[in-house]
Amino acid sequence: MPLAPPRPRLPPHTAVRAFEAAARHGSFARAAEELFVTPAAVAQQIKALETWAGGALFERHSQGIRLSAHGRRALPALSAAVDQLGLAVQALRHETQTAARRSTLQVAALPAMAQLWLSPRLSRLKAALPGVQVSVTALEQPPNFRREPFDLGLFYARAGDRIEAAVGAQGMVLARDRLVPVCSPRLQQALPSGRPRVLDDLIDVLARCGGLHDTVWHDDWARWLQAARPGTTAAEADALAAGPDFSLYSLALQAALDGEGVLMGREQLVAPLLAQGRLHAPWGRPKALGDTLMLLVPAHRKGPLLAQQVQALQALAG
Amino acid sequence: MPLAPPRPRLPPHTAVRAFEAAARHGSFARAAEELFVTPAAVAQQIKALETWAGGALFERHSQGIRLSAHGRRALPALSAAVDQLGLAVQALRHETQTAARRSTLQVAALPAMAQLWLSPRLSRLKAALPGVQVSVTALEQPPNFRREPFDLGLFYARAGDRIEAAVGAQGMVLARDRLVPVCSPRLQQALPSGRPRVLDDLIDVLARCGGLHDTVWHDDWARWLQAARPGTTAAEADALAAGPDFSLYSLALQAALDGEGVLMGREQLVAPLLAQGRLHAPWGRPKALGDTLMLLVPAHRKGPLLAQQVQALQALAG
DNA sequence: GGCCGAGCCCTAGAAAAACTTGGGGCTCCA
DNA sequence: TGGAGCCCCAAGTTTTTCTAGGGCTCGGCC
Repeated sequence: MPLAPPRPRLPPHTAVRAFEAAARHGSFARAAEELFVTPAAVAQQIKALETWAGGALFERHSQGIRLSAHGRRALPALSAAVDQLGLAVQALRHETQTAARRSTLQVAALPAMAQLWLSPRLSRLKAALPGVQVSVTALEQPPNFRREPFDLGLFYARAGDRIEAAVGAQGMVLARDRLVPVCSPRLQQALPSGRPRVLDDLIDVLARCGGLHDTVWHDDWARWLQAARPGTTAAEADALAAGPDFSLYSLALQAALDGEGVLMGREQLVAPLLAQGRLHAPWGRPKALGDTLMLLVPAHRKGPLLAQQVQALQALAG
Repeated sequence: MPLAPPRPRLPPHTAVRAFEAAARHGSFARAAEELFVTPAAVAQQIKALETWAGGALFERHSQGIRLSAHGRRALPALSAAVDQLGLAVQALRHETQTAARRSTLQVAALPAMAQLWLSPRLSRLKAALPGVQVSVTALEQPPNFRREPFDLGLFYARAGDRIEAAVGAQGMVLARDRLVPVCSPRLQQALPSGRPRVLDDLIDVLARCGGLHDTVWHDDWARWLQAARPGTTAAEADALAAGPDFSLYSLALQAALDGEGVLMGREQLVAPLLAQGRLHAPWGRPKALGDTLMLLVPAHRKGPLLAQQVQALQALAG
C-alpha cells in the first residue's frame, strides 16, 4: 500500500523554459543562446524534465537533436502559455508604473541604430519625455516582446519583411532609408578620379581600397551594385566590393572615417557625418532599396504613456 | 548616454507565483501555506517583484494586507496564465506517458477516504489496471488540477456543492453516503439501554460517553441530530454531542473502536467494520443528508487511459 | 584516411537563488 | 493587559542552477 508520498510536483519552471526554447529551435545550443546559459545547463534541465515526464522528449543524434512526436504535439500549447505568462507579468508592471509615474523606457535597438540614429537624438527625446528614464539595449535581433520587457524596438526592415508579428509587436515606419557609398574626404582626394562615369570610378576605387562590410548588412554592397549595374550577379558584386568585414556597422564606419576604404552607407545613419563633411558621397545619389527604419511597439501595450513615447520618437524621425 | 545595460529581464517565476497566490488569498500567510513555504519567503519574493515592478503591489496594514488597485487589475490574466502553463506542462507529460505505457496514477484523496475507502479496494484497483503504478496523496482539500499533477481526486461533496469547477475538474458521483452513529460492541453492551425510543437512548449514551468528532466533518453530529430531532438548533446539537475532537477521521474511528465514545459514522467508510461486527449501529437506520463520494477528474484530461482508470474506480464503488 | 568542428553528454564544484530561523512591531480581541 | 495573528527584517543555510572541462560521435574537407 503506497502511503502518502511527497506531494507530486510540477517540474521547475526553468526546465519548462529550457524545453520550450530547445523544442522551438531544434537545438540545445541555440536554446542556450536564447536563454543566456551554457548548452550544458539546457541539457541538464531537459534531462530533469524528461525524468519527470517519464520519457524522452528528444531523439539524440550526434549531429543534433530532434523533437519527439509527443513533444511536438505539446509544444504549441506550451509556447502559448509561456507567452501568456510573459504578457501577464508585463501587464502587472505597467499597471503599477502608470499609477506611480516613476517610469523607465526600455528600448531595444540594433547596435548601429542605437549609436548612430538614437544616440544623437537622445537629448531631444529626453526633453520630450520629462521624468522618463530611458534605457537602451543593443540587440542583433528584435526581441520577443511577449517575453522580454522592452517598451520599444528600433530595427530595420526590408520591403516585404513582416518581422513584427513574429515578435508580438506592431511595426511603424519611422523613415525610408537609402544606400549610398561613402568614404573619407582624404581617401577621395588621394585617388585619381578621372573616369567619366561615376560608377566606373567607384569600381576603380573599390578595386584599390576595397569595400567595408559589417556582418548584419553584409549584402548591402551586393544589393546596391546589382541595382546600379543591372545584370550583375551576387557573386560578381561580392568580388567587386571585396574588403574587410566588421562585426559592427559602427566599426566599419569608423574604418571609413579613417580612410580605410569605401563603406556602403545607410543615409539615415551617416547623414550627420556627410553634413559635417567628415564623409563624402561622390558616387551618385542615394538609392532606395526598400530598407525602412521601423519602430516596434509591443502589440499588447496600450495607454497614453506609450502613445506619448511613440509620438516623441516619430517626431524625431521627421 | 546610457550604454547597453544588462538586458532587462522578467522577474523570476517564483516571485510571480508568490504574488499570484498572495493576491488570490489576500494574505501572505495563506499563500505560504499553499506554496509550502514560510510566510517570510513569500514576503521576500513579493518584495523582489515590487522592486521589479517599480511600485507597491500590496497595501500593508498591521492586521494583514490588501491588494493594490493595479494588482487587482492584473491578477485575472496572471492567474489564467499560471493555470495555462500548468495545463500545458501536464499535457507534455501525458503526451509522453501514453506513448510509453509506463504510467503512474496520481490520486489525491481526503485522508479518511484514502484510508477507509480506497485502501481496502486498492488491490482490486491494481488488478483492474495492470502495469499502472498507483500513488495516493492525502489532502484536506481538493487540489487545483490545473496546477498540480494529479490524475484523480477522491473527495466528499455536499448537496449543492460545486467544488469541481473551482479546481478545474469534472465531478462524478461514486456513491451517495449516509450518516449513522456507531460505537464499539463493548461500549454498547456496557450501557443500560432500556429507553424505548432509540433516539433518547442515544442521547443518554452521548451524555455519558460523549460524541467523537473530527475536524473535517466537525458538524456531522449537528447535522444528523438536527435531521433526527427537527427543531434542534446547532448549538443544542453541539452541546448534546460534546466530546473529544480528532484531527483525522481515522483517529476518531480508532477511538470508537476502542470504546471511547460514539462516532457519527459515514456508512461508506465504516461499512466493513459494521459487517465484521467490530462496530455496531444500534440507533436506527442511516440517514442520507446529501453527502456524496465524488470522483474528480481533471477537466483537461482526455484519452482512453484515463477513461479506463475512471471506469475501474467507478466499478469499485458499485 | 585522418583531422577538424559542431553538437551533445557527463561530472564536480562554484555561484546564485530560495528558504528558514529568530527577533521585532503592530493591531485587534478577550 | 496579554495573547494571537500578521507582517517586516537580517543573517545564515539549503537547494537549485550554472559553468568548466573532458568525452563521445558524426559529417565534411583536405
